[in-house]
Amino acid sequence: MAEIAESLTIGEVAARSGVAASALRFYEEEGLISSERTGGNQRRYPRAVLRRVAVIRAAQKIGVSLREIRSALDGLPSGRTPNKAEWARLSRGWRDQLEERIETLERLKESLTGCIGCGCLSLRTCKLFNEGDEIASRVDGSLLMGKPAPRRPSSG
Amino acid sequence: MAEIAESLTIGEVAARSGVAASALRFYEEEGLISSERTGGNQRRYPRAVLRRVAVIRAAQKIGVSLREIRSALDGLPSGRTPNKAEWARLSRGWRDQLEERIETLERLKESLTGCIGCGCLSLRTCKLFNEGDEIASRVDGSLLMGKPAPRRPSSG
DNA sequence: CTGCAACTTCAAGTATACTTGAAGTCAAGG
DNA sequence: CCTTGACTTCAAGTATACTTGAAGTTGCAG
Repeated sequence: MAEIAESLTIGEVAARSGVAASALRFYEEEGLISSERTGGNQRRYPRAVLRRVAVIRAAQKIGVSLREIRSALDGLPSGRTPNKAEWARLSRGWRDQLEERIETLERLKESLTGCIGCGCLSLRTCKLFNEGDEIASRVDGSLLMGKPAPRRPSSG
Repeated sequence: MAEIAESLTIGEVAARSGVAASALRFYEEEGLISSERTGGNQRRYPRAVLRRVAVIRAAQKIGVSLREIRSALDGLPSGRTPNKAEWARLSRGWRDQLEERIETLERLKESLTGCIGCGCLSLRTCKLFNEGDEIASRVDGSLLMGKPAPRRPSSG
């Protein structure tokens, strides 16, 4: 174990980032991170991969899918740490997504709160049940909870 | 097509609830709804199933998993519409869950907002990256986004 | 009674995000 | 050199929430 390595093995990245090696290989397959190989075909990562992985995990916490993260990351340099402007653009976009998500949930909460006392036993008057569809269709495009989008069959 | 049917076919329930017949069969397999059968083995649903399905969909929008919905619904009568008290208990519980979820996302948003200007290029000082773990572990038990809980391998 | 849409079951597929296992190779200490 | 842990690939498994397809049956209008 080198004290200050210029490149990291997958195990080292796993240990430092807290992300399993299998997940790192998966991220690489998915084009989220990249590595060089040794003569013996083992991965070696630049230190910048640590931040990239941290960004990936942070975005996931926010609810961004790997696909979306990859798109966002495609605009960033893979070999070096993103600069302030690059990071600002990324984080602003994700913050906005997060904001929308939160607002959707807030609306849902209000409906549900209203529902608690409303008797709610008439489907026709319940906000949650009736405005729900409206909310759902609005959410459809932006994916509410990583929930598998309810694609209905061809009959639509 | 009967004008006022006392029991509904799966197709009728699908049409009225907006939920695909395949999903209804799935819900039944999973114990979320139930049906009687005709002599010819076809499903016939009581009208109360419509509300039950509506409740299921509403809960899903909130981010409750089918497993949790089933648990909650197990406390309700399947043959009749839940009464006010029953519904209040259910909706209060889900609202509280939703509230927690929203709060987690709010914390995340604040971290991210702080991150936008922070330069964030030091992993050591970034709230999102560092408090993130703390948040993550708090979230771990309550499931943030329906995200597959990051079970790490035995090396932990 | 016939014909067809709607129903039935069961297995397999889809998407996301990984993990696990098998079988084999590499790197480095002793 | 040898051992051993870390690494490699690839296929298959896990969990959630369904959909799709195949092959066969039912219900009801005509």
